[in-house]
Amino acid sequence: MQSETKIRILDAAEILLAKNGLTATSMRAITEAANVNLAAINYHFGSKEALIHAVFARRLAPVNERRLFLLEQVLRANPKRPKLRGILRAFALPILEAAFQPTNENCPVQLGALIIRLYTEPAQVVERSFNEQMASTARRFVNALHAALPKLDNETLYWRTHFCVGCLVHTMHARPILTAVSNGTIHCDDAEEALAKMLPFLEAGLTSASNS
Amino acid sequence: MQSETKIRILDAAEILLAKNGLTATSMRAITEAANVNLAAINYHFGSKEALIHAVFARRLAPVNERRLFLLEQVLRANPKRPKLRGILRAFALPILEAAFQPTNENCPVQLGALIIRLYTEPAQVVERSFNEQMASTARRFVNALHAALPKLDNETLYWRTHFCVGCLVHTMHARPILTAVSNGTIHCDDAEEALAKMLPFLEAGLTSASNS
DNA sequence: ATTTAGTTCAAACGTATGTTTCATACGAAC
DNA sequence: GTTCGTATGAAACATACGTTTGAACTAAAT
Repeated sequence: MQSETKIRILDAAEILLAKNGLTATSMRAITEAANVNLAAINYHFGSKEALIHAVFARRLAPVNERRLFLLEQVLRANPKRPKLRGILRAFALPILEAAFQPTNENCPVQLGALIIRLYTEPAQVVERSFNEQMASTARRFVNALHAALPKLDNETLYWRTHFCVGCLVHTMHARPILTAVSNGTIHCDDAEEALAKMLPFLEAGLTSASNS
Repeated sequence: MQSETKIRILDAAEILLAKNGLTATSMRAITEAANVNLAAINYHFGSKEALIHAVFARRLAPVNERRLFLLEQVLRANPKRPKLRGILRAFALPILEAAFQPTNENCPVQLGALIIRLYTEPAQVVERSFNEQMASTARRFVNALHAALPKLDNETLYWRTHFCVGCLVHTMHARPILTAVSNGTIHCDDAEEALAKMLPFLEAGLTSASNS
């Protein structure tokens, strides 16, 4: 069973790691925010790096489980030619919901700001987390997209998948910028709303003629 | 006139800042890589933060100048209804070229890894850099897109602009991931090639029906 | 009541950080 | 040749870092 101290550390850590970055967040800041002793991180997790790994795993594992569950439903409905919209939805919805979940004691952080650390922090710190949590899921979705878009050559497919991930990641972590650029008119805080804006954009991009 | 020491510091700093992040890069690491004395950064720039600001300004100022120059050409050609493709090209090409410029002594860093720091590092460190270098340029382009896509409501326009920025930023800084996910088949190292893949995707996304 | 395993605590460890100091070296101007 | 503003150098400043230690505490088991 998870001790309460362990959970308090994870909760405090993910907020600070998301807000300030991995290297800029000190163990003293985490333990003070969690109201636990400084030594508790090393006692319960072994090291700062192991704590970071645990923070990512706790949030990303259920997201990717749900992604693959939804993907399987889409594939089962149309095994030969799965529906593009369904694949995109299966990929985006779980992580958007997790990212936009309102702050509370069970999910005290906006996930987007945490995810982006996987792409930007010094490789060695997050490589293990990224490979364990993201790589295999990504491959499954690329295969599904290939089945849904059989006319697309592999190279273009990879490029466009990459663009889709870019839209998704940027939307999750850079929402304040969307608000700022729109002069405060847009406050994005609902996963379904973001999805409704995103899916037509991605689907049109994926299906457009590749040489236009 | 820029002293040679100052330039050596800027060159070394941007490589390390891009690779390891802002807070994880120490002044000792920078000055050792630049072969200058530790005190040189504080002497020439005043502080580590001022150096970071100078690093961003040196690379982003010319990029945004060129963006606005290209945009003006596009607007002058069709003032009432500027061409969408031209606007997107004016926005993406200068920064992609800068990002994909091969390593040499004049541009020793891949810009993409540096840019992403503007979006991810603790706000207070980069806020000034972001506002000075990016905000006004972004507004000019949103206005141009509005002229090119008059049927699009403001909210959808802002969302889709946001998606475009996401594609662009992610493509610049996460190229290794594109290579990895494609099992090494794609090595993206040419701005025109990336642009050729990206523009149809973005244009189709921007012009798609907003309620499909 | 005593033992025991698990947990928390204050304090210290050694190292690294950004910054400052002050002496020295360099070149051009007079 | 001396002076003077600029630049560099080695060393120290105070602070912060991740980690380790060993004693104190807790609560269930004997």
